[in-house]
Amino acid sequence: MPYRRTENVERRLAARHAAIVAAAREAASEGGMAAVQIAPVAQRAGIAAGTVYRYFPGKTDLIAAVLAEISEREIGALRRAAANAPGPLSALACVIMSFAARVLRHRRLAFAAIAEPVDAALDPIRLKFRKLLADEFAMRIGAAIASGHLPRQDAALAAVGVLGLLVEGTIGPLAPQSPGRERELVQSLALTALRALGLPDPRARGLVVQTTVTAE
Amino acid sequence: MPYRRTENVERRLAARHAAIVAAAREAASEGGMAAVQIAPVAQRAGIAAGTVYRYFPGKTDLIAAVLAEISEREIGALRRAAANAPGPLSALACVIMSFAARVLRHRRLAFAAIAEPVDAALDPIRLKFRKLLADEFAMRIGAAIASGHLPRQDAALAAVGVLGLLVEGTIGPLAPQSPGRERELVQSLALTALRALGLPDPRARGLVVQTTVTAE
DNA sequence: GCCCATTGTGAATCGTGGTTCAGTTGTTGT
DNA sequence: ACAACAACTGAACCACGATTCACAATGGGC
Repeated sequence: MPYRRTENVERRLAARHAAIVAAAREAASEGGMAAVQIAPVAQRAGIAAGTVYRYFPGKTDLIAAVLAEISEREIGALRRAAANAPGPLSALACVIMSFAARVLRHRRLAFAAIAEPVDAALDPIRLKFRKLLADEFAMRIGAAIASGHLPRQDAALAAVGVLGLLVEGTIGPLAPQSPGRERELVQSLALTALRALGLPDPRARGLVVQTTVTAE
Repeated sequence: MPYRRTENVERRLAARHAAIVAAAREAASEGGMAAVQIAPVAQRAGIAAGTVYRYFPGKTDLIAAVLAEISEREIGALRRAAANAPGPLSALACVIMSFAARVLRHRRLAFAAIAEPVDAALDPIRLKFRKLLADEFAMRIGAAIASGHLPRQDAALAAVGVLGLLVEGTIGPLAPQSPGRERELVQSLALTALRALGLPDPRARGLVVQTTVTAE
C-alpha cells in the first residue's frame, strides 16, 4: 500500500480546488465570462493548464462551481437581510434593496453570473441560479400578499418582472453609470419595484426610506 | 467601356443583399444568434459562402444589418401603436402592451435581437437598438409625467426598468411558457409596468383593459 | 534509499467557424 | 463572337481556445 491520501495532501488538493474556482471568479469579475479561459485561469491559480482538468471534467463544470459559490453566498445574504425585518412587507423591501445594492457593488461579476451570454451548455446552470433568486423574491411577494399588504397577483410572474427591472436598472447596458450615486439608484429602483407590486406610491416611498439603512 | 451596371444587375444585387439579410434573420428566428453562421446562411440564401463577403465586409456587418431592419420595423410599429391613442397615458399603455405582444409573437427572434449573448464586437450595435427602444419608452413616460398623469420621476431610468421588466417577463428564461395565455400575460405585465411608473392600481387596471384591443 | 500511485506539466491535437483567394462563370458593349 | 470586367464559387487557410496525453515530479510507505 505505497500511497495513501494523507490529510496533508487532502488539504493541498482542496486548497488548489478552491484556488482554481477563485481564479475563475476573479477572471469573471475583471473581464466577464469571456475572460474565463482555461489557460489564463490556470496561470492565475499558479498551475499548468492541464492541471485544471485534474480538478474539473471540463470548463462547464468549473463555471458551474463558480456559479454555485456565488449563488450560495448571494441567496444567503438576501435571507439574512430579510431575517431582521419586522414584517413581510419590510422583508420584501429588504430583499429588493439588498439585491440591488449587492449587484451594484460587484457589477461585472453580477453581470457575468446573471446576464452575460455564454455557451448554451451553461444555460441550465445559470437558469438554476436565476430560479433561486426569483423564488426568493416570489416567496417574499407571496407572504406580503397573504398578509394583505399587496394586492392579489401571480407572485411568480411578479418576481420575474421585478428581477428583470432590477437587473436592467443596475447592470443592463443602459443602466446609469454614476459612481457615488448608488444609493439614489437603489432607492429609485426599489421604489419602482414596490410600486410595480401594487404598493401605493406614498407607502412605497416611506418603506424605501425606512429600509435604506437596514439594507446596507 | 465594356461593362456597366445595368438596372437588371442592380436589381439582382439588391435582391441578393436582401436575401442574405432575410436568411440571417430566419436563422436567428429558428436557432438564435448562434445559428447565424456564414455557411448555413449562405446556403439558405442559395449562394456560396464566399459570396456573402461580396455583400458584407464581415459577419458583424451582416448582423448589424439584421438588427437595423428589426429595429426600424419595431420602432415603427410602436410609434404607430401610440399614434391613435387619445392621450399621453393611453399612448404609453399602447407602447407597453404592443411591445410585450410583439415580443411574445416572435420570441426567439426578439431574444436574439435583445438579450442573447453575442460577440463583444456586436455590443455597440445591440446597444443602439436597446437605446432606441428605451428612448421610445422614456419619451412616452416623460409626456405622461408632463401631463400630470404620472408622478415626477427619472423617465430614462424608469424606461430602462420597464424594459427589463417586460423583457424578463416575456422572453426571459423564467418567463411563463403558456401557449394560448399570451393575452393574460401581456395584461399582467402591462399592469405591473404601469403600476411601477406610479399609476394607482385601479386606474392601471382600467387602462390595461381599455387598451387591450387597440394594442393587438 | 527505493518503489509506486498520484499529481502536475505544457506542447501538441482537435474542432469550430470566420475569412480569403485563385479560378470559373456570367454580363456588357462593340 | 470576343474582349474586358464583375460577380460567384468553394476548398483551403487561419485564429482561437478547449482538451488530451506522454512524460516528469512529488509524496507516502517500507
